[in-house]
Amino acid sequence: MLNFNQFRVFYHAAKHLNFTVAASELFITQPAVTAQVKSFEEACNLKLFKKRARRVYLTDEGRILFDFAERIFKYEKEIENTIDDMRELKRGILSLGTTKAYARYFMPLMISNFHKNYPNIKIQLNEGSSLDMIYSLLDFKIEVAVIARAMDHPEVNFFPFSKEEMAIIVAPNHPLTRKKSISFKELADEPFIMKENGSGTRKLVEQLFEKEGCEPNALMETSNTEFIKQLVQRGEGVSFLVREAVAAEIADKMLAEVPLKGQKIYLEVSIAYLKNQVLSPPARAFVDTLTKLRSEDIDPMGIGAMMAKILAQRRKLAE
Amino acid sequence: MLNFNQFRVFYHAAKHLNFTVAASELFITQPAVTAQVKSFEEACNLKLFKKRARRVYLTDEGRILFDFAERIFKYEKEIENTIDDMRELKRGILSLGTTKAYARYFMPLMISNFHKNYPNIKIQLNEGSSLDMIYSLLDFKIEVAVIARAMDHPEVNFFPFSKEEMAIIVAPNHPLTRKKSISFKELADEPFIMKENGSGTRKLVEQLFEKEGCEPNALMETSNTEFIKQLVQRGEGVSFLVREAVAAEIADKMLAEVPLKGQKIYLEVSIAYLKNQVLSPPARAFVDTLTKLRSEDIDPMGIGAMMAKILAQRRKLAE
DNA sequence: GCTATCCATAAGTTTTATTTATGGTTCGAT
DNA sequence: ATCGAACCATAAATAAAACTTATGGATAGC
Repeated sequence: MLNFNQFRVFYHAAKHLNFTVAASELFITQPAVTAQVKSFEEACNLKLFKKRARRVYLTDEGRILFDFAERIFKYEKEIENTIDDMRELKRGILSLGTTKAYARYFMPLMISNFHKNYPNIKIQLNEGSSLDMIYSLLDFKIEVAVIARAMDHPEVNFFPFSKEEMAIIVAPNHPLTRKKSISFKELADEPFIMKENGSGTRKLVEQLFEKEGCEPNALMETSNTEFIKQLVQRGEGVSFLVREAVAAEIADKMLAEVPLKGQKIYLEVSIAYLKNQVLSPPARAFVDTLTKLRSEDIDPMGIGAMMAKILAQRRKLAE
Repeated sequence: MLNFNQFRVFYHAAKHLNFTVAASELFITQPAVTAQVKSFEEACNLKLFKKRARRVYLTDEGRILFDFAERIFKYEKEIENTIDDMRELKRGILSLGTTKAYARYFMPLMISNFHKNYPNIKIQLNEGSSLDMIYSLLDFKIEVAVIARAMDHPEVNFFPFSKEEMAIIVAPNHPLTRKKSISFKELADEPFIMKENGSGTRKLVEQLFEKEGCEPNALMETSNTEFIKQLVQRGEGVSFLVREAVAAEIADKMLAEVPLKGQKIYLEVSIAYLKNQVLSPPARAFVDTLTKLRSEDIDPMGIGAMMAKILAQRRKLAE
C-alpha cells in the first residue's frame, strides 16, 4: 500500500530537485520533506535521490517513479476538479419523479428552466403514479418527486407546492350538463371512471365520496388520463380530473364540466423527498428552484398560473 | 489536495457497499472506516453514501468518484509493482563506464553474462579514458566504472579487479626485435607512441619512464589503440600496450614484442564507484558479479584468463 | 421476540506528520 | 581566505491524523 503522502512529497521534491522549494510549495517545513522522502525511500527500499554538495539529483529509480508520480498527481487534479464540479453543480445527475400529467404539462417547462441555470446536470425523469413515485423515493431510484400526497410514509417529507383545481367531466350531451351544480352524493349513481390505485386523484375522489357517506360506482379504472377522457366523451361514464388536464377538451366542447356543489376542490401537489437524507446538490438546487417559485406567492397556484408566470419571466428576460 | 487515505477507505467501502467488509480488507476496524468516510464526505462537501436500515448505497456523486477510485488504485498497483520490480532487479538501468579496450574485449561477455541473470535491466555502456570515466562517475553519468586507477579522487573508491600484463611492441622488422630484453631507459631514445592523457596506460608509461629517470620521446599521442598498432606496424615508433589487446597481431606476426628487462609489468584494472553513495540495485548486482568472479582466485587475473573462466563456466552449464 | 448484522458515536491511544532549533557542508563573494 | 547564504540532516517536542475499544441503535431473519 503506497503512502501517498510520502509519494506526494517525493514528487514535489523531485520536480524541483530542491527540498526547500518543495517544502514551501507544500506549505510545510524543509525537515518535513527530508523526513518524508527518507521514509519513502525506506518503504521502497530504494535510493531515489543522490546528493552531492548542496544539490540533489534523481537516481534512475527516482526518475522512473517521478514519471509515475507526474501521471498520478495529474489524475488527482482531475478528481479534484470533478469534486468541485459536482459541488458547484457543473456536473451531476438529477433524478426526478412525477406523475404523467405533470410530466407532460409542467415538467418540460420546469426542466428546461432548470437546465438553463445548470446546463451540465443530467436529468432523469421518471413517471408513475404518486404512490409509485413514493416507492421510487424509498428505493433511491429518484431523489425528488413532484406528486400528490397519495400516502404518508414516515420516511418521506412532503412540502406543498401547488394546488390544482379539479373538475367533474361528462360527455357534452350528458343529462348532467343540464344541472346547475352537483354533489358527490349525486355522482354515486353515475358510472364513474376511476384513476388507478396509487393515484393522488383517485385518493381524492375516494375521500370525497366517503365524506358524503357513499361510494363511487366504479365502471373501470385506469392510469391513462387520455383514455379516461375518451371514455367520458363517449358517454360511458363521468370522471373527476385536474381541470388543467382537460381544459383544452372543455374549450373544444369535446367534454363538458359540471360545477360542484359547495366550494372548489383542489388536488394538492407536493414536493417530496426522503427525510433524514441529505439531498444531492442537483436535487437541492431543483427543490430550491421550485420552492422559490412557490414562495413568492402567498397562495399556492395551479400549474397553469405557474407556467404563465415562468413564461412571463422569460419574456421579461428576453426584452 | 486529496486525502488518499480517506479516498482509499471510501473506495473499499464503495466496492463492497459494506463498511465492515471494507474494514477487514484494510485491516482496520469498522469505526475507522465510518470515520474516514465521514471525513472524506466532509472534505468533498458531498454525500457519497445513502444509508437505510443496515444497508449502504452510493449516491450519484459517490458512483462517479468510485469510478475514479477504481482507476487510480489500479494505477497505484502498477506503481507498487514497478517498485518491487526495481528492487528485485526485474527492472532498472545499469549505467557503466569503461575504456575502449575493455568495452571491446571484455564487456560484451561480461554484459551478456549479467544480462542472462538480469534480463530486464537496461544497460548503458559509456566509453572513454579512465580519467573520463572518473569524471562521469562524479557527474552521476555512470554508476560503476571498470578502469585503471588513472587518478585518485576523495569521492571515488577503487577496488582492484584484474591486472593486465603489458607488452612493448615494435614493428616485426624493427632492430629492437633482435635484443633479448630491453629497459625503459633504453626505450627513451625510440620514438614512442603514447596513449592520450587520462589513459591508465599512459599514466603507467609515464611512471615507468620516470622511475628510470628519463622521459619518453613522444612521437605522438592518441586515444585510438588501433591507430597506435598501425603506426607501430609501419615502424613509426614503439609503444606499450595491454598484451591482450595486441595478442592477435603478435600471433599474426604483424607486430613483435620485445621482452622487458626485469619483472613483468601489469596494468591494474579496478572497479570504481562513488564513495558515500548507495549503489542502485542493478549497479550493486553488477559489482557483486564482478567481485565474485575476482574473489574466487587468490591472485587477480588478466582479462584473457577471466574470459576463459567465464566461457568454461558456460560450457559446464551447457552440459 | 430474540439474535445476529451493520453502522454510528465517544473516549482514549497510537501512529504519523510536522515544527522548532540547530548543525554541517558547500559555494560564491568580498 | 573568510564570511555568509543556500541547502539538506538530525533530534526532540508537538500537533494532527488515524485507529481501537467499548457501546448503542436500528433492522432483518429465525
